[in-house]
Amino acid sequence: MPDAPTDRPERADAARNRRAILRATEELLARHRPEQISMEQVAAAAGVGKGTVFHRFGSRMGLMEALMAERALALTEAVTTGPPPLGPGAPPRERLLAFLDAIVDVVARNKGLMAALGHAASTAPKPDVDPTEDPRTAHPVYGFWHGHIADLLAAHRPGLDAETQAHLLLAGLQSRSVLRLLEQGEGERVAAAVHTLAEALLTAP
Amino acid sequence: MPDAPTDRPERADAARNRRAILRATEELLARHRPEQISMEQVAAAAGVGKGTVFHRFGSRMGLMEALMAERALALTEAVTTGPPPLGPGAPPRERLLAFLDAIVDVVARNKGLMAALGHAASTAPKPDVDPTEDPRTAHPVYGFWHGHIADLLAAHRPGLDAETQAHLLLAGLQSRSVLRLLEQGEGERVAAAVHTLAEALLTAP
DNA sequence: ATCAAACTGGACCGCCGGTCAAGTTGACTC
DNA sequence: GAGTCAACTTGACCGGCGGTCCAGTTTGAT
Repeated sequence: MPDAPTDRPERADAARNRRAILRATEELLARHRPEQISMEQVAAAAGVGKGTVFHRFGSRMGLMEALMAERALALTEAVTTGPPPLGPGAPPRERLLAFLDAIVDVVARNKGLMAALGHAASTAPKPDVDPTEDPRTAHPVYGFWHGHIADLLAAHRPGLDAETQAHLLLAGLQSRSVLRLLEQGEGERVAAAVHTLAEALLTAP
Repeated sequence: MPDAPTDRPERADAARNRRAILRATEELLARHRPEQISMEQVAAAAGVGKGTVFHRFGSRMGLMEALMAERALALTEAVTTGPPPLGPGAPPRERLLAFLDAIVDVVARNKGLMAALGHAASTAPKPDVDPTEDPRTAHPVYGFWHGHIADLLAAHRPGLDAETQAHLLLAGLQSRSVLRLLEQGEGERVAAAVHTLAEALLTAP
């Protein structure tokens, strides 16, 4: 629905600024360590005021999430509507292995962003609202990945605690150590290890 | 070497304050979310000046590491000099499973601290010094755990990329999602899942 | 009693995430 | 083209934090 005249899509300058901010964030992320990128820097690099950044993305966390969602979009589409083995149609085992490979790939190409995301849960502006917050609300991309893995695991081996196993498999990609391996160009090694681990889980009793 | 008269062990008041600071940190960690505990609060709760905290521990990260090392000491000793299956003597497979159980236990009893540790790599005071920093230097407790797991894995299944697999197995314990499971009292579930995963890895091709 | 080194504490610095009120601009109507 | 108004932009501002610094205090050996 590109042209819906009634429901206020987005003003032209707003869209331009949103893109500029995301681009600037990408660029900073590529050049500097994520924890030393400030929102002021992002704003300056994008050529907008700091207030604009917060107006558009709400918080540091929101900005990182938006960027991550953009980066993960292709994978999301490949999984939901693309051809096998990633998309629907292939047997769960092959879909899972292909999906894990794809995730390692996305993460490897966005290590800085992953690190920044893991680092963005600071200085909570929320007054309270925190009875161990909802797993699905936090970080939509993670929610989608986790749900997909859990579904495939459950389909292939019903006896498993698929939810927890999915968390364990995904955990590697948030871990500092593994992110560091990826930074050192050991992406293939990590992919192979994840592969081995998943296959073991799918095969063994 | 508890009494070495020549090498300046530690002054009495310094030792007293160090303990007070660690105690205060524990207490704050137990009552508040880790990301909203400031060093000033720690100092105030310990009844010392902020300067003292930084003098003793160098930085937020150093404080958290020291506390973690203290909490992990019992496990370290059990592994190096205790009775099987944790200590030396049992076959690698049993040692590994016992060790993983023990780690989940330690982590479950120190979730706040784990979260704080993961969160402490901010505002790096280092001027530069950062060609993808040394894996072993960062967080001694992690280094020990990782090394032990890798050794046991390698002993039981020489074909494996034990280093990477050890990182993947440990990653779960730094992940927000799994930490949240532990907070919700699902410790047994996590332990069982880790167990299953490790057994699969040890058993399968 | 003396003294140097170790230790202490809190004022101070620079910076950061986030807010807000006032001004600006784009889109739509007539 | 003029008018209208809500969406949007902005940067000064706020509270607070991590970390530094050094004048003053304490310790323990001599």
